[in-house]
Amino acid sequence: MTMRLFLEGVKSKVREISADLGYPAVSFEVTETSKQDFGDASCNIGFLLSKHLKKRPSDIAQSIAERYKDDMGMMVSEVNVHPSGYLNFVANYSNLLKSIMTSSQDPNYGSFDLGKNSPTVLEHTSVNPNKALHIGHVRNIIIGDTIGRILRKANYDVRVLNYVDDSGLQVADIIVGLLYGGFAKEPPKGQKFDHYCGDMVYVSITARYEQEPQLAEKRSIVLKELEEGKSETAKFGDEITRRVLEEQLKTCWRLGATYDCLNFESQIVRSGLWKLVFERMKSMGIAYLEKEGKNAGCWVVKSDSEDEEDKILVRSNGIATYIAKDIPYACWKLGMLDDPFQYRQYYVQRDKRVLWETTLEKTGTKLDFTGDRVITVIDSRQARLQKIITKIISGFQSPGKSYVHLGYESVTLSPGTAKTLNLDTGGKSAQMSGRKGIYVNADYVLDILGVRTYEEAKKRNPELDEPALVKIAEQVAVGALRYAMIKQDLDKIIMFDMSESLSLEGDTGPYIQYAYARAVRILEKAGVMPDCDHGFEMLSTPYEKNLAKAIGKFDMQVEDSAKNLSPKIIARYCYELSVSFNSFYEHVKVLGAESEALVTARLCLVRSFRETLGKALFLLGIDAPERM
RNA sequence: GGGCCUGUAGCUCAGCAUGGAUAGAGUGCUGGACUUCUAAUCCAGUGGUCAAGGGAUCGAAGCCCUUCGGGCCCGCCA
Repeated sequence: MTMRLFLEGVKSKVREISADLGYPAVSFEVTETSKQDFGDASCNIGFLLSKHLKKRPSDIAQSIAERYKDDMGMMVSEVNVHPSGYLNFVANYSNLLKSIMTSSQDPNYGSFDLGKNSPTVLEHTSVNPNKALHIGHVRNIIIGDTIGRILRKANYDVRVLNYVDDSGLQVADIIVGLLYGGFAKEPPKGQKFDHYCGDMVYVSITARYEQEPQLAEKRSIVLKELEEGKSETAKFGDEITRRVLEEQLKTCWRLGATYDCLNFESQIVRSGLWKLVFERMKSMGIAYLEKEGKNAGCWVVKSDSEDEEDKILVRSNGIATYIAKDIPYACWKLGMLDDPFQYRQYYVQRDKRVLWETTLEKTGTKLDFTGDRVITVIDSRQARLQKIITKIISGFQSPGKSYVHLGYESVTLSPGTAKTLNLDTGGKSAQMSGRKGIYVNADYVLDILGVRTYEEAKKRNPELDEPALVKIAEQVAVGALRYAMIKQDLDKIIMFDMSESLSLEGDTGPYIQYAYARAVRILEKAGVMPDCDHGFEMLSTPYEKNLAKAIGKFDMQVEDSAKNLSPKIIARYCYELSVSFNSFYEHVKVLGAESEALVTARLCLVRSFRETLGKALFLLGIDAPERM
C-alpha cells in the first residue's frame, strides 16, 4: 500500500458508499490534501453531488463520512468533514508506513507499467557536426535523455537516436574553411576539435562570405560534392564530421546521456528512401506538381488554409528540399519502410549500452530501431515544420503509428553573460547563434562549474584524495547543470546566466545530491543495517510521516511524467523528497534516538529515502554522490 | 497579415490538462540555529490587483471571449 494504493483504496470505498446511499455516479477524485492540517487525502465528491442532490457539499460529505466510520478498513484512521465541503482522511500510519517501507525496498520500486513494453523511438541531440555543443544544445540533450530514462521506467521499449546531419550547409562551411579558407586542419594544441571547428572556422568563414565571393562559390560546390558523396572532398568531409561528432559525443557522455543509434543523413539521402516515399506521395495525391504561379514546376504539399503557404518538396530544378530528407526519415523511424540499413557497433557507452551506427554496406548486423510511436525532441522554433511532417505522415494512414514533436523553448543568454561575449543587448536577453559566435559552450560551463564544485568539496572533505574530489566535483557540476535545464517547464525560455548558474544553493541539483550524501553518511556510521520489517509505528513525528509519504509517491510521479512527457515532474519530485529529508535531518536524531528500536526504525526510513532518491535521480541522469 | 508560446511576490519559477479549502517554492532582504548523523542545511519574518476587462459557474490563477505587453515562426535556406 503505497500512496497510490492508499488513495485508490479510499476512492473505491467512497464510490461504494456513495452508490449504497443511492447517489448518482460522478467522476470524483481522491487526492493528496493541499495542506497538512487537512489530513492525508481529500475527496471532492460533495461538490460534484451537490448539483444533483440539491444539498450542501458538506452535508453530502457528512453522510458519506458517517458510513465510512463504520468500517475504516486497513488504511484510514480518521474521516473528517471540512466546513468547505471536502471529505478528508487521515491515514492509518502504522499500516501506510509499513507498506511504503516494504515496497521501497524493491529494486524496481517506482516502475509503472504504462508502456506495456511498446517500441518507442526517441530522437534527440541531432546537432550539426560542425561545432561544439553549446548551452542551448544541452537543453535538448537533457530533455531527451531524461524523457528516455522516464519512459524506460514506465516500461516503454525505448530506442534513442541521434541524427547526424553530415551533408548540409553548415558542414560545407567548415570544409570550405579547412580547404580554402586558410585554416589549419589541426586545432591549436589543447583545443578540442569541435571547439576549433565551431569557434574558429565556422564563425569566421561565415563572416567572410560577403567580402570574399570566391569562398561563397566554393561553398555551393562543396555542398554538392558532399551530397553526391563520391569525391575526395566528400571523403574529407566524412573524416571531419566524424571527428567533430566524436568530440560532441564526449560532451554528451560527460553529461550522462547515451544513445542507441547514430543515423547519418548522408546515408538516408543515398539509401534511395526518398524516391520510394515520393512515389507513394504522388500516387496518394499528397505531393502535387504545381503548374502555375510562383511555385510553377515544383512538387508541393498543398496547405489547407489560405493563410499558409504551400510547402515545396522538390524545387523546379528537380532538387529535393531538406524536408524531403525528413519525410523518409520519419517513415523509417515509424517502421513504415523496408530498412535499407545494416548496423555497425560504434562504441560501448559507460552505462554498457552499445551505440550503433547506420551503414549502407552489407557488412553490418540487421537490427530494429523503429517504433510505433516516434518522439522527436526539437526546439519549438521548428514547430511549423514538424507540424507539416506530422500531417504528411498521418496522410499515409498507418494505424497505430504516431509521430510526436516534443518542442521546447530555447535557451537565451542573460544581458550580463552576453556582455562577456562583447555583446551589448541593451538590457535584453540574447538569442544564441552558432554562426555569429553568440553562445556559451557546454564544456566551458561544465569546466567552470567543476572548479567551483571542486573548491567546495575540498573545503568540506579535506581528507579525501585528489581523484575522489575530482569525481565529486564533476558529479555535482553535471548535476547542477542537468537540474537547471530540466526543472522548469518545456515551454518556458531559460535565460542562462553564467554567474547565477554557479549558485549551488536552494532549488538546485547540488541541494538534492547533498541530501543524498547526508543519508549515506548516517547509514555508513550506523554500520550494520538492521532488518526492516516492523516497528514503523514508532515513526510518529510529522517529519518522519512527511518523508515516508514522499517516498510513497514515486510511482505516481513516474506515471504522471511519462504520460505527459514532462521531465520536470521528476525534478520537482526529487526536490520535494530532499526537502522532506533535510527537514527530518535537522529535527530528528537517527543515531542518537532514545531507544534501539527507534534507531532501527529511523535507519530503515533513511535507507528507503536513499534508495528512492537514488532511483529518482537516476531518471534525471544525475549521479548520487556518497559524499560531497 | 497569419500561426505557436508566454504574462502569478523585487527576480526566477510551481500550481492551469482534470475549477473547490487561507495562491506556494527558490532567490533577495531581515533575524535566528554549527563542541551534535556534513550549515551545499534548517527555522522565522518580509514580500501578491494571479497582465487588464468581460462571460458562463454556487465557486475561477485555472474554462470561454476581447484587449494589452513579451518571445518565436511563416525561403525554390537547413
